[in-house]
Amino acid sequence: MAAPTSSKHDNTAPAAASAAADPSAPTPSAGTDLPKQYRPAEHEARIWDRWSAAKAFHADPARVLSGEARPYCILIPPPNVTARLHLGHALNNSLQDILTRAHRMMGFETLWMPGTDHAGIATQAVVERRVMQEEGKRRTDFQRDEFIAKIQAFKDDYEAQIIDQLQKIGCSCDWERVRFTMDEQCARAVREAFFRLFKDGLIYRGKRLVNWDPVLQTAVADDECYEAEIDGSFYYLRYPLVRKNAAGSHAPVTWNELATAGYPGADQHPGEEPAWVTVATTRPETYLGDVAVAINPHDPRAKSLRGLFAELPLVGRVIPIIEDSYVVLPEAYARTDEERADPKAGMATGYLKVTPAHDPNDYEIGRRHAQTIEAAGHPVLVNIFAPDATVSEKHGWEDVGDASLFIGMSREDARKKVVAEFKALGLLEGTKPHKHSVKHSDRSKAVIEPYLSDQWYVRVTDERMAGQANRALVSDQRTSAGSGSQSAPTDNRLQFHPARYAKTYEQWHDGIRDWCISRQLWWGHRIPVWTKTITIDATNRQQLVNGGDLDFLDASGASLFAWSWCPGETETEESANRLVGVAVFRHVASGRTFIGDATPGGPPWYGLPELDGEYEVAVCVNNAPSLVEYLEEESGFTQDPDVLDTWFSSALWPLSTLGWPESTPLLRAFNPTSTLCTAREIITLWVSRMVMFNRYFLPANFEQTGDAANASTSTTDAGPPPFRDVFVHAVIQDGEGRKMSKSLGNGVDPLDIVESHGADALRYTLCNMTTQTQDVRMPVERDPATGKNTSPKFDMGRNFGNKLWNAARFALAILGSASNPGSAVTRETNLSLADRWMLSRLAGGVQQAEAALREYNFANYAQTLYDLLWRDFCDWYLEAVKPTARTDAAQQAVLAHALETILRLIHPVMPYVTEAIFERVRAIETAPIDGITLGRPTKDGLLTTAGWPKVAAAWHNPEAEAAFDRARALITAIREVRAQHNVPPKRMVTYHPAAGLSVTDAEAALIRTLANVDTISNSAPAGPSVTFTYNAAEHRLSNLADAVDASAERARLEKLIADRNKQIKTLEGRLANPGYAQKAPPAMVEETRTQLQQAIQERDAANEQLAGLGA
RNA sequence: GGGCGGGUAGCUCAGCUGGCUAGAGCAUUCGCUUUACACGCGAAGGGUCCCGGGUUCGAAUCCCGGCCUGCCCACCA
Repeated sequence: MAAPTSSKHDNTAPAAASAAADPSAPTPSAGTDLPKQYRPAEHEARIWDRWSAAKAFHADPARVLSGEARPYCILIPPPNVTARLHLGHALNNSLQDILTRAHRMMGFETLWMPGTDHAGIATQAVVERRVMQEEGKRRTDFQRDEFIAKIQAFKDDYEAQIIDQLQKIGCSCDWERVRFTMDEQCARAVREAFFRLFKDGLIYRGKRLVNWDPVLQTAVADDECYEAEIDGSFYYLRYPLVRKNAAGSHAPVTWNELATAGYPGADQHPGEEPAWVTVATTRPETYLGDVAVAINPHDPRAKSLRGLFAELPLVGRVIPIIEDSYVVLPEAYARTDEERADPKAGMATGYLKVTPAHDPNDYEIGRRHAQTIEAAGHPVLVNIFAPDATVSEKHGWEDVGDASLFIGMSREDARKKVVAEFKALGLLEGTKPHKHSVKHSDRSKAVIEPYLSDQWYVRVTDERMAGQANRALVSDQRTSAGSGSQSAPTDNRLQFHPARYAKTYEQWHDGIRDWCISRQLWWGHRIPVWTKTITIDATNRQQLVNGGDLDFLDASGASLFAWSWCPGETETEESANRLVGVAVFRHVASGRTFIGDATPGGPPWYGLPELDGEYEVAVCVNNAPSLVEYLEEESGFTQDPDVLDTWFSSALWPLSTLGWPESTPLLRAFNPTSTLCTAREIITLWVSRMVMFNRYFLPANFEQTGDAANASTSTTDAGPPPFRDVFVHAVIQDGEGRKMSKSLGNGVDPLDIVESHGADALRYTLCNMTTQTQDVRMPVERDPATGKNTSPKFDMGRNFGNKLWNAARFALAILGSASNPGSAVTRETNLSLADRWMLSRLAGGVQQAEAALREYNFANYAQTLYDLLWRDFCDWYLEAVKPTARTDAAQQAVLAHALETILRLIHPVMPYVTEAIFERVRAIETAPIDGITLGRPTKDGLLTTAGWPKVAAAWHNPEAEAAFDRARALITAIREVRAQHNVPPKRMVTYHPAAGLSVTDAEAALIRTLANVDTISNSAPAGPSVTFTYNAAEHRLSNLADAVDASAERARLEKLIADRNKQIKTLEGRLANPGYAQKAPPAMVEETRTQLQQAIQERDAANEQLAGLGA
């Protein structure tokens, strides 16, 4: 494991021994030799080395499987190897580390699995850009292997940087288990998963419309696109109407005929023959691929057009008029206000050109009307573009006709030319300017072309996928899909925090579409499918049925490769386990196969005995190099050139990192994992898919048996979701609410903060910011000295760490000189009020911290620590015990236990400074305290593996807290008077309690120490004095100064009177309300009366004093 | 178009299963070289809780409407 100081990652090399790592090294006994400031740089690397040497973060599945320890596991969301980590990663990983460290201390066998993601398209694009800049070469100037090697080198570099960053931040991952989504273990899981899905009919190949990037010439996912507003136009194109006659020829249609058929407004076109329909489009060039014109069945014109066709100008294709309710009615025919309000209604003509090969909606319409369209004599899908988005007749367009003049043109040129041609033909009805947003590719910035292309899909619409993903939700987060009065089915096993994100997750599955998993890239997992086109006829059919020349035997004669020409067919368990290859046939000539690929819910069926003609055989191979060799070298098969979508391997992360498909101890011990920490944009892309895959690939009883080998995917009973909790944290923005990004220059490198403030400060500040909202803002400033971005917010974390350091320094100075530990402290021990109060606060603090962590309320956790350490321990407890701590053994025990409890509570968020302090604290010996268990260090004297503090509820002490609060309020009141009168801090004053009020000894001790009072006197002051009001009684201070400053006193009293008057008015108003006394709880009314009485008393007293001053 | 957030002190944020004089950190002002800490200590000032209605004895908190702002998803003839 590498120390954070090293920039190189090496997860196998033993850590260098350092002096500090030796637990037997002499430990300084007191804190007095410590510097006044905690300097992170002096400790972090050294402490990291100690953790490494002790293998403190290494998880042992055996302890879980033997029942010795309960498991706690977090899988890191693997960062992309495209760039160094930013502040968002620092937040994400700090939170994971807090959870990890807390659970490790609580005694769970804790695994935080680290790793990185190959990030397919993103990484390839970054490297392509870099190679272009540095060498002036394109990807295609290299061999595939050559270029992949370049990406690999880039990945190695950034992976090392990322791991270095994570380690310097203090992430307590199991660094001996670093995974990479493309390493051999993950690759094996990918092939296995692909194979099983393929075999089960959940992976299929089909021609589909994808977002095509014509520059990169690859399909890109929706999330790899962005929308940009462009100024375009609506073009209104006329298509002449024709009628087919019996001979198969066609003839123009006249307006007269339409009028006769009842077409409204047909008489508006005298002499304008032949009749036409007008379509509106923003993309006139796609008319070349039109296969129908659609009209809404409720359009009054529809009826009279039945049986008619339109003829595409130049192309000459005769296309049917079809009726589909998808078409928006034009304003004139809208039936309801809602329809009229549709913005499209204003633009629409009521006729929609249908271009299934180039528009996703038209694709769906084409599916619905495939029969009608094909009956008209042409395929449903007419693809008019080459992969570079130039007009081409070579990719699925045959009836070019007179449209050959467009061939070879770019989309943009073709658009102009089409418009010009329509105009020349008198068929351009008009144009209207139109602003609309257009999809662009993130990577190349090119306009996305919906493009017909061969792609691999996962049938996530299957109940076994999306259905089981939703079913995993806990019942109170499951809302949709409950049919009738039935609530939605649920397995009660997956919970989102905050709960609202369950809705995002659920709705995503409700509207999910099949997942396109192929990418035309080089960087990624190759699709494990080998294809070859063969002709099947009567001669070889029987051979194939018998296994034919594809039947492959291993050396022992056992069949390694079995046909499964019916994917989804149930095999026996035995044959399924032996299966290393599965083949699917696709009829090359049949266009219908591509569009209507399956009966709903079922896999495509190809009855082998009926096969006849040219087929593409696709063989999916599962981890069988010998079969690959056979296919490639003896049978002439070639591997699919595409790679898988990055998210395919990410979706397997909970499986692959733990060793699946092997039934490893790690998998059995830690899957399902405990918590997934992530950002919300990834709920659909990643969380959903991990759940689907984990549930699909692990057997239903996995949680009980922990046995992945018995996985049976033929059942609808699903395995466990891969985690119990999904915590979705806020996104960090800059001070203006913008995303942090390189291009905006508002990014902050976490290591810059580690350098300037220390890792603990970074972590604490981020933790403190993590509320339950969606976004948090981090104002960014450029440090003029270093030129690096930073934020003043991190000072808070640094200050907090420093406070802890100094509190410990002080406590150690006291405790280090103690000699007699004394006997155990119990509830019978005579403790000071401050001690009893502190123990009570500790009991409460532990409880609050645990609750905050349990609820993933990180800001509350940080705030609890802050208040406990700074407000309670430092401001009040340490100040209170200063006079007595050196001599009171029981108090020393409380002091030591308080410090150590707080240290342990803070350790998960500030691991370095707490560990550094612990090096000294652990040497302190005091009496034990009954009911406080700190747990002893278990590994090399490290805090990081030491126990989580337990403070018995018996130490919770409301009376002590109330008494302490009273004293504290009085002290604050005295301090206020002192400040008002500019009494020097060191000056000891005399306090005269209000008449009839007795101060307990315990309170008196606190007042003396904390308010610099030397005498508490029940007699009237002899010299000059001031009166102050506290708790509705008048108290006096004397000895403030030689003379009392009357003007300060007057100012103070005037303000007090004003405040009280305001308060009196409010309270009187409340009581004057007749409903209040009647309806509010009596105790509350009583309280209000008391408050009013007190306020009046205090005001009157102040008035009196003011009058006295005036004299 | 559907969904989800946010709008509270100059800034960043708590509080919002209704009821303490609406809080914290930073910033500001005043006073402190108090022997743990000036990355500190003590004190102070600072708020139409976005706007308008409603429910209620009582609203920052609940309901309705509006304005501003951010994110996710879908769609775009």
